[in-house]
Amino acid sequence: MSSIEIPLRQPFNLAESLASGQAFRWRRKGRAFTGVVCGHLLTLRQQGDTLLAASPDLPDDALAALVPSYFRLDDDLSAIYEELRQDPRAWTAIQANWGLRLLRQDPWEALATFICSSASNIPRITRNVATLCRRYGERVSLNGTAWRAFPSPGALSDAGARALWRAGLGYRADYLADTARSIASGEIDLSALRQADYASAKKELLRLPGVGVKVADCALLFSLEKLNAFPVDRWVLRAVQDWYFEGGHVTEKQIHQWAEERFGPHAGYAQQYLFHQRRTEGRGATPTE
DNA sequence: CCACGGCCTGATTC
DNA sequence: AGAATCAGGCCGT
Repeated sequence: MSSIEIPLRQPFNLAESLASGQAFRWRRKGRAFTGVVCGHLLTLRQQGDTLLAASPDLPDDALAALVPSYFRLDDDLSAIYEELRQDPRAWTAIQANWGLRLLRQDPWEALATFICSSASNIPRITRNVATLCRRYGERVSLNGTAWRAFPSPGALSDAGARALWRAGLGYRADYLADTARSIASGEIDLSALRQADYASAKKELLRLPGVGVKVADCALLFSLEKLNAFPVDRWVLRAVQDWYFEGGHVTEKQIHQWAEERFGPHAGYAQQYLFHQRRTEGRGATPTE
């Protein structure tokens, strides 16, 4: 068991970041959060400008590398705030959710969970993912509660579509099983997409069943280093319509074009703040309708 | 390129 | 109460 203290020199809000709909496996007990990151059990707690991290199986140095990477502490969030500040709506959302970080997740876990997310809701997604881990994930810790890692592509591929269906995934079971098989067979190398540019990485992901534009953008933003990705889900669609287009009709394609021009290389951060703002405060700033 | 309907499921609404 | 509706979409037409 190792534990470390990480000094926080930038805006950082642990609870906001872990509950912002990017990851679905964190469990809160008081002020502490426990979850599994890249196969390692972690417990985290924020005390002001210090992040306390503990892990039963990682040495100190590995823990000191993993946690800052997961929370993207290498991103200069203050500088990104300054960029986005010129947009009043984005700035409002930032102020209301100060310290919310994008997470750097495992690519397979991010892709798989967002395949599970389609036309679903957070409680159900959380439950589905928990079931998958319980049934097909490798045991992570020996003491106390039996935590499980997110199942590998091979494990879900071997399980098969019928079993995933019985795990409660509904029609997403076929998509997930087929995509797991493609990844397990090496047909597509997710890690390699980290180095690829946004357009070609997205094109690769779109070949996979169950992966459309929105799911691909989530995987690109939350795990594949594409901070310009701007996932458009129902919440973001409504937020952009109401806050930037006076409630008028806008297609998803138009939004992507618009986001690129308006927010540039860090559009993904803008998206995350607008998304979270919309979810937590409703339409808020729109008086009419 | 855009619009539309179907799709597992479960919670909420009318 | 039982039928719509909606939920962090994708896919085929």
